[in-house]
Amino acid sequence: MSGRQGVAVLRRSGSSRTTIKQVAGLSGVSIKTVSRVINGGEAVSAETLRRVTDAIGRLNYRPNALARGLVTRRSRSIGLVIADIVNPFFPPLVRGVEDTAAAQGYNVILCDTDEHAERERAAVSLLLEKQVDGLILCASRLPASFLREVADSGVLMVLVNRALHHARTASVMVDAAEGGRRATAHLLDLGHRRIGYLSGPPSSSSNAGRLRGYTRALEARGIPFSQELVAGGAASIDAGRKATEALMAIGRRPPTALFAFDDLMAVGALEELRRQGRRVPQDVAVVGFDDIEMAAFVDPPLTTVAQPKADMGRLAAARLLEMIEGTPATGPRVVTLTPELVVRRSCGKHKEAAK
Amino acid sequence: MSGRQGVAVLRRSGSSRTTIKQVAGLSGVSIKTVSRVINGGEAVSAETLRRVTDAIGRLNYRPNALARGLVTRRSRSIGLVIADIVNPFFPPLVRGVEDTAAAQGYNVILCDTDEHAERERAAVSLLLEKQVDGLILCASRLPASFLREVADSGVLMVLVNRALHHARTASVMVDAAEGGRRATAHLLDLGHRRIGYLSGPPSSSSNAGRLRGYTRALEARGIPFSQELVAGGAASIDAGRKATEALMAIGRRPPTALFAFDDLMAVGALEELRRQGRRVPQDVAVVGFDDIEMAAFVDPPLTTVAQPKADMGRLAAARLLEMIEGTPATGPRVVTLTPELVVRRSCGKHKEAAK
DNA sequence: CATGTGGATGACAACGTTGACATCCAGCAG
DNA sequence: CTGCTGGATGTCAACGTTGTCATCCACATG
Repeated sequence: MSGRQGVAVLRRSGSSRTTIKQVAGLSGVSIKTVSRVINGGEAVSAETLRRVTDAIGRLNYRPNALARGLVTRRSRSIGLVIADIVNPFFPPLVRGVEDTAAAQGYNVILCDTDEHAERERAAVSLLLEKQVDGLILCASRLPASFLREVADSGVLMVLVNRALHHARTASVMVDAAEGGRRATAHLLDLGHRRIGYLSGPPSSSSNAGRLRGYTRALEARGIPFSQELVAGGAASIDAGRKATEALMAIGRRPPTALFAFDDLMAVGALEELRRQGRRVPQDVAVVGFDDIEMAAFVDPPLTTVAQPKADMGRLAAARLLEMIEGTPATGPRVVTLTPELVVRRSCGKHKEAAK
Repeated sequence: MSGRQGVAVLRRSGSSRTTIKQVAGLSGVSIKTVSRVINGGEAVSAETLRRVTDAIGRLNYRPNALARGLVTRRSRSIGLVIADIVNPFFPPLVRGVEDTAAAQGYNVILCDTDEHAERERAAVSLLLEKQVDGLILCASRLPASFLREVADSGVLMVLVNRALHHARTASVMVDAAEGGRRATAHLLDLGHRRIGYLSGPPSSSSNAGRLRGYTRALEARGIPFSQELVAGGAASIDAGRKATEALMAIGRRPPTALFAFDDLMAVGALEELRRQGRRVPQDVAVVGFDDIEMAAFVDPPLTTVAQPKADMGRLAAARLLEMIEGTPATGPRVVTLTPELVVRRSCGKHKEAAK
């Protein structure tokens, strides 16, 4: 009676995990031989293999990755740092990373930062303590000096939508400026001349790029950039709503078209315009960025600049794994993808141009 | 020249990570004292504290979590297994888990299964090898016998939307049947009598529950369940489209309302109905399930049964951490939340009822 | 003055695995 | 028969921490 209780207590949580030693005992070989069986590659006699495999099954043994990692100095985990998994831009990217990693036996440790540099720094620290074999940082907010320091200390990194010149760092980028240019040029082609920009987080280099493309497209047609037509500050539906409200309140000549930092903001714009009784695209045209799944289903379906999100994730992971495994690189250290404009129904000819 | 190269080669990837021993050397104390400083709690003289802290900073030392985990038998990581991060149901849940875990210094290792039991089993195995302190399994497809075996071996688990009677396992559930009942009753109240069900993955217990609620609501009004009005088989927009096509093709009397397993399928239904030139809600009413973000923005905005996704994630993580840390449980081992019907515009009075 | 007492520190053995190296034996060439 | 080769196995020391148990010292107590 009390004996049974004793066992129950002993086993509380961790229970006595079975170790390689027990497997060795049961199969009558040394732990090294068990290790050989587990890892394969080294020669083991058929009979021994059978006995060990059998014992492993019987004991339901699982190698301890911590111990293994300690001696091999490899954890077979990678760290993935993103702003916010709830932002629909990220899930396909995460999925791309996960699939690629899992296919090679790696795990992904995920961290959200909410766009805060401080949380990002903490995440990187924690991940390094966990001895991840490499890091994928999306739209990092961290100063280049910090990133360089991390890379200098021997950490392998792939940056998404950010560049850093360093031997141990690669990048997967989408040409934000070109995307911004295309979106804006499309609106200009439709006759719009007063085009507002719904700005994302100011700390974001993607935001800077998209804004640059917007400005360039404007200037290429001889239209000067006007700060008055820029509002916003965060990548969310609500921020889009508010920024739209601000821009449409410009007394004399409110914009006839809006280019949003991302689709969430564009959806916010759609909402706000509807609330104001303005029709899209007849009264105001809207273009987004990212092509999140929702973009095709809102009312009206959103014209937007598509980023190949899953591909970006896959590419980033593949490159990182190459670096980790020491496979000779199969491509340049910085891959830049060009985003495509997806035309749906949220843009139309501007009334004045139609004359 | 060649010397420099030599160093570069030596440092290749892992570089010489700094260890507690080096910190001890630089600060002139034993490694144990450094350990005390790192972990706090034990008394250390002010002077020693200063010197050690200083050395840690100078060497940019980071404790090795693998080594620590090996001796403490705790990894401060938890495993989170979900079907597919791209399904918008999951991100808020993941976020809830992540936030709660991060707040207590835990990391989350994420695995997608694509609803395949086999991939789920592999994920659980891998996570256990990584010595996670606990597991959160969402809508597990694994046989109860397997789960029980895992739990028996000492693993702490929290199941989301699945029950398992076991001392080391807790559950966070949403009452799927009640949700299905409410959705269906709402349609019945509006006068609909031919209500189709767009079925999700057959292996899903949530699907079974929602279907049960649908059947019950029907029968409570004396309407017999008809297999003919059920179609589908996967939780995706495309599956929703196809299932809708199938149901609307029922020659004599196609349904006047559709209740979808989830919002993705409902969105597919909206698409298909639009394609067929049927108006929603005038010709066909549609109700979804989950209340994903997109639901409020599609055309027309979707009436749906809301699951408190982030709360579910937070609850699950909080419960798991309690179990890990051995804090006396603050609530029942099975929490069941009741989903709420969110009425938007995709349902309307049925024409015949309006007479 | 002898004796606790408790704060600050260190030595050393784990933790579970793999890598380097040693050993053993059978078979085969000379 | 000798000596080699190489396949199959084992021994032992890492890996970087923390826990257990000393040790040492200063200071208060009786």
